[in-house]
Amino acid sequence: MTEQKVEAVERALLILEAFQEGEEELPLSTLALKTGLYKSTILRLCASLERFGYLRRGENGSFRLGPTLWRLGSLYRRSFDLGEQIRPELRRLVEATQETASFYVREGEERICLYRLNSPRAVRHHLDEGARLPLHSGAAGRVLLAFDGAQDEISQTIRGQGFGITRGDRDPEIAAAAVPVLDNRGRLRGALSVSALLNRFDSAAEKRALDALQESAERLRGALSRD
Amino acid sequence: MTEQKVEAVERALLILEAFQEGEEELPLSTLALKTGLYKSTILRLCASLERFGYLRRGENGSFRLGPTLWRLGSLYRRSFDLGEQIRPELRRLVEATQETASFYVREGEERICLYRLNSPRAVRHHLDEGARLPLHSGAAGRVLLAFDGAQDEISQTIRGQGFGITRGDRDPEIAAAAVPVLDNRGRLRGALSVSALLNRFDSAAEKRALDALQESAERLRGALSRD
DNA sequence: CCTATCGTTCTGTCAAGCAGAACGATGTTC
DNA sequence: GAACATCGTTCTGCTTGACAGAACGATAGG
Repeated sequence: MTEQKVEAVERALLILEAFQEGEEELPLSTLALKTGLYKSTILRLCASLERFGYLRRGENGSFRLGPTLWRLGSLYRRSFDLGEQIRPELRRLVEATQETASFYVREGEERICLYRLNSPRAVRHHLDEGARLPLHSGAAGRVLLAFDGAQDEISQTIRGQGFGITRGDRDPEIAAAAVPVLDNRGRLRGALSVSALLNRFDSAAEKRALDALQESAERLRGALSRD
Repeated sequence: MTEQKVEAVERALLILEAFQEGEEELPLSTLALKTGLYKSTILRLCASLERFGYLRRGENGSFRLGPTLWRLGSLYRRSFDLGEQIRPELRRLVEATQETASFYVREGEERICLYRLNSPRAVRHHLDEGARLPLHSGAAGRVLLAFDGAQDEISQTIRGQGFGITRGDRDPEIAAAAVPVLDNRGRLRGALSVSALLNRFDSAAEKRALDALQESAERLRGALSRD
């Protein structure tokens, strides 16, 4: 069938898409510029978005994202039923490796960063929770593919060794190691990864990362159950 | 002026409102029941929501919340520009008190829980990030009001003593202590709180919570700057 | 004072969106 | 195995929701 849609809804969502990192507030005219919508259209759409808490309007007329997004976003993350053990494991990983640690889940052909703890070092691979990244690149992406049934040669290798390591795959300056997180029934729940600048990821660092990752995944396996 | 709205947009947002804790997936017929919308209407609206990543559709036709909510929700939280110091302070608070620690911000006449770390105890005041709570009750709500300009007598008392304590205010079985978090310019950025079951919040526990809260707020004051 | 730009209001036009029936598929009960 | 119930899907006539975009008042800048 022909792809259905509701134009007005997509216009409203276009407005929400206009907000990006570092742009906390957007005035009406900037929204018009970014979305290509008429100001009168934006005002109508924003009235509805505001009523449901997706936007807030300041006294100066500027718009910013509203708390409903945080509420539903948190609900989304909790829908993965991961309990409260992920973050302590990320902390252990950061302590063991001094690098950034993250947890991803697969969503279609993307991976979503649900949890992350950045390295305390000033020069680091910075990453934000909420980030959407490709599945077919980066250690975590490849691990998610491999443990979710992919049959290509790389996936078979990753499954065989139980982890993935990439250097300069998704980002030319970043190296990463990742392991799958399975629950007590052996089902894939996500991927843990440690990422670092390439020049810091020598073989000793690699071993340290893998050891820590595997220990964390093992503990998580015990903690994650689905009745 | 008359309140503007876009009906189709509000219908779409109604669909997103249908999702609640513990209901990861909702089939079409349940959405129809919960929203009062016709199934054909829901399918059209959901096609647009899905296209923008607000919903995912499983192979069995059931809907669940999508990753865009997590991405925008994370963006919303980061728009408060709180850096990465909140969570370590929450951890310190939980370690010092063995109770649940949270951080709230004010949004209009509500407070939003941006960060929380639940107590490790089995019997505890459980709370989820993303929760929206009233401003006029609970220690954290009263502290936010007091340090954001409220002139009533309770607010003046709280400002004078620099913290708020409630027992059985919002929830009859819960006690809470809260302090304001100000930045290095003295502006209110949020409220830190510790909450516990009433019967565990004797005067020794109260003192322990307040001491830990004030230390955390002091460290956060040094860490939060806004140029 | 003039000009530019912002946000706000208004309304005629038209096609977007809805209601809701009909249908096929699947599951349940007897 | 048949009948029934419930699910999700498709289709279309009709109504009104939503838009485009002009006009306006307020504010800022030169």
